[in-house]
Amino acid sequence: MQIASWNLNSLNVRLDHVLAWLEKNPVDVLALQETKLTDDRFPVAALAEAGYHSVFSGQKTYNGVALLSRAPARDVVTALPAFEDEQKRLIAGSFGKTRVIGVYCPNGAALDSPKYAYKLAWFEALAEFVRAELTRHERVLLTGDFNIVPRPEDTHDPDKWEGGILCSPPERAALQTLLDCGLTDCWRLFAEREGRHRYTWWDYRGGGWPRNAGLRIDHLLASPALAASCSACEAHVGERGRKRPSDHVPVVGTFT
DNA sequence: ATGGCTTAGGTGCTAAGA
Repeated sequence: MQIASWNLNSLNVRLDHVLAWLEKNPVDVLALQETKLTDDRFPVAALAEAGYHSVFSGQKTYNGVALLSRAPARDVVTALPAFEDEQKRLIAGSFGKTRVIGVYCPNGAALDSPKYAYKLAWFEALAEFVRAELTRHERVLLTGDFNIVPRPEDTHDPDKWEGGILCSPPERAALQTLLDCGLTDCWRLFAEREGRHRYTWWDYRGGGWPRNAGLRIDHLLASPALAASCSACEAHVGERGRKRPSDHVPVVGTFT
């Protein structure tokens, strides 16, 4: 079974990219983030023609998440319980024996921003939800754009990023809280990557891609039973070099 | 090299991203 995550930065702009990628990479489940469209505009028919079911939770202009899948999703959840939020950032569904939770975690903007406080509160609510899901399901994958860099070596320039937004100790603690629920960062199950293969995002600005000024912020976090069956976890960095790319690339986990 | 892009909404610019 293959499960992937991709922050598209607009599904409307990137629909052709998704269809082309799925044709070459017929994963079982693809979690999407930043679809940036309301549910009435979701391209259900085009994806169905490509052999994929869709469930989604979107809004105008910002955020928006979806799960595309070969088999239809069961027991779909589209919000964090007990967390009032107008922003569409979470969607969960079951596929066979596997529970997939797709997330577009808040960016935080800056350490002194109200958005940073919102980010940390959102992660607390996410951890509560994940704990509950882990009591109900043995095979759980929490995946998406976390907007947190796990370690200094997951940035192209630790001197520039360490301590700042995406790399601050409270954000790292929020990620660690999720791992402490019993989740494993699938990326870390395999050898360190070289060059572009170390990252999942490159800034549009300042030649981020040609300079390989990247970050690893898109993750697959697996429960013990699922992590034990993980045989690969790779970023499809070639997508970043295509015409009119998203700033994030797909990250694919293979589970036996 | 915190931007020098890219997106949506709306039609000239702002907000937001990471």
